[in-house]
Amino acid sequence: MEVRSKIWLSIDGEAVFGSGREALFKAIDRLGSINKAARDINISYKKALSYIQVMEQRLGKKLVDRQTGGLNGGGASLTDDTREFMQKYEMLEEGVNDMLDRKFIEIFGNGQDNR
Amino acid sequence: MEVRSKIWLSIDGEAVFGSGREALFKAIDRLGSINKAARDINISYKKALSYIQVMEQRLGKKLVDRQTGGLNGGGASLTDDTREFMQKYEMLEEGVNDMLDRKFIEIFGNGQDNR
DNA sequence: CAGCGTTGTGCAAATATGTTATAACGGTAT
DNA sequence: ATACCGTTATAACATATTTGCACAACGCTG
Repeated sequence: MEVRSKIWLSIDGEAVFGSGREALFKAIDRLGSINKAARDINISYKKALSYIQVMEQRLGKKLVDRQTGGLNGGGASLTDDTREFMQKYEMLEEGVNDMLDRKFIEIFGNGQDNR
Repeated sequence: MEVRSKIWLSIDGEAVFGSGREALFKAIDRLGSINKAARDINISYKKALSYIQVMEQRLGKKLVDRQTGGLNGGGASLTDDTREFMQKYEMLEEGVNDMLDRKFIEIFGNGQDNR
């Protein structure tokens, strides 16, 4: 048995950023394309686009520059706002997992007798 | 914008306990019935039962004693294993939200300029 | 100016979730 | 005895949500 956790940011109770979106943004940054990024992290293109659109609307900021047509058919890249956002999110997440793992072993023990 | 979190326990990657199940168990303990408990926390009876069944199967333990027929038509009550489990889970959860709130303000500031 | 791979959208299919109906059960009051 | 009651549990059905596929528009490239 293991402990797992998820941290996300929301506005008016609606999620705008979490580990799923972070993975998407990282993949976009690496691959330069929403399409390739979505395939890389095993979500549909539609879902990826929806993530971006909802978040941009809720934050009122452009997060992913998209270009249709052109070199390589187009592509996508992150704005500076997005990179800053991701950095802050990582700071927030940092330490929480380690703390939880320590607490888990402290409370449940690290044996396999809990299943 | 606010930070939110969720902690859960899983076995082989499949969730077996989290805040949803905890709320259900507390309601069962209070109301003595899966049916009433499910209505109380606004989930379907089917989902409530599924929570219990999956968790019992994965843990290999009886978590909720169920009686069909009899006084008041039957009912449900928690086993000692379940109470112990809930107690440990609460210990695990304790402090995490406060720590996150502090970190959030520290990183994002408490102003309203992040939306 | 045709070709390429992308963004973005519409529609059908599939999957997940929620709702309702119903049977079996066993104390209780009649 | 026996009808009644509210529960557990399952099945059948209905509704939401997600996914898959097709396709148009785009703009650089050869």
